[in-house]
Amino acid sequence: MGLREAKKERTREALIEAALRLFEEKGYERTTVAQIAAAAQLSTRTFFLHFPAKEDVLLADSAPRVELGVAALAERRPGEGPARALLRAIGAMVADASGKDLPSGVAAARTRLVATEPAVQARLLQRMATAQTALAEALHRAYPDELDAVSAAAVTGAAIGAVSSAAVAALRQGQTPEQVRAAMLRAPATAAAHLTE
Amino acid sequence: MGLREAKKERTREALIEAALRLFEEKGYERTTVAQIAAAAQLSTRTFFLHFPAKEDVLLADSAPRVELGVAALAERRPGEGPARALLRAIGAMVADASGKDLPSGVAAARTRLVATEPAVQARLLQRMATAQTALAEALHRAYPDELDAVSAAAVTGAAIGAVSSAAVAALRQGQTPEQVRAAMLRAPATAAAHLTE
DNA sequence: ATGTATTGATGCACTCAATGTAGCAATGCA
DNA sequence: TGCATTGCTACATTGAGTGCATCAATACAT
Repeated sequence: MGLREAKKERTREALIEAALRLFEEKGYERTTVAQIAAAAQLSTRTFFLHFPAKEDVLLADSAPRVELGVAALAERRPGEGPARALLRAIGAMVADASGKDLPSGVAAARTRLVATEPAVQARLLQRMATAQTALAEALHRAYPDELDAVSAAAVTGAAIGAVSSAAVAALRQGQTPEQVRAAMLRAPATAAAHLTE
Repeated sequence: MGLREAKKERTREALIEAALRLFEEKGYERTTVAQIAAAAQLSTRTFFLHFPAKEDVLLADSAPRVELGVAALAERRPGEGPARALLRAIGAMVADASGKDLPSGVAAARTRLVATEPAVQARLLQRMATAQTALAEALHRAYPDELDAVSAAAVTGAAIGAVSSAAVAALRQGQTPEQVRAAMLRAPATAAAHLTE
């Protein structure tokens, strides 16, 4: 990596760090982008050079995760049905998400902010929606004979809906990250069992 | 209804109508709130007296729909399991949604805008998320012995995820409203069947 | 009917997120 | 060393959204 990219990466991380610190101190709404930039010794304009919107400073690393899932679906294994493939893809994404241990309470702080701030929540939901349609299309491509486009969407929506909804519920109950992860992995089976009865 | 409320309702509808017309003419982004208010012969400030944000002028009537679903769940029928109850609730909400025939292409225009404009989409997703947790909690309350909170969330998330995802997919394929409705009602069963296999 | 309290609409001033543009300076590369 | 790239900056501007004081019409009580 050249010196240029390295510097760019450093300013990006300086912005993220400053933002998280200020959000903790004064709350999300009460922190302005100008203040974040100033705390990182940068101009306001620079912030928007790195992030399309204020919310995105909190959702910095979700794009690559989606490609991981799509890739997992593309690599269709012999004898593996669509459901198993989808669950494997979701499992890979969940593992990737819980794999990166951020320093101390950063992850917790981020979770709290996502849960609390409507603007951040909205942006995350939007990203999940596009990710979901990408996964559904990948699933349809991998199993064109077994699943038409609408069915693929239904299955994908159900699986992801179960997982994310279970995650939120588990988090609300104050469960540990490990318990939350377990609940997410259990969710599709639980949901399917009840829905077919 | 008093004269006061009637007038308020009329200005509200004038705003909605003006907004939809302008959005059609010039596009969502290129229409400002000031222009909407002016077209309805009202002040900009008045717009925000009726809608918390620009997007909400397009999502004017979704709150009551949720209460419909929650009510359907509260009214627990003897011998009816949680899955059936949930599907009944969703069915009621879908029926209510497709029941109100808005004049001519208004519904279509709204669907198109929701599908196209990220800001509107984000707000809708946010509303659906809160609706979903409300439904999950109602389901948990109705069946406290069969479903713990996390399982209730998983089932609800799966069902709603399947329905909405199928709806989006069907709409993308240019299916007729009737076909879309059918796809939505089929979705949970389809998803469950594949996920349990 | 008259006085009083609500309340919907307005104007004004303001904050803040976000964008366009042009310029500067450090880096990469020939 | 010279040239192109590009990350950062300053400045100006738009548009969403809020707080506040005010006006006028409606509701309501006596």
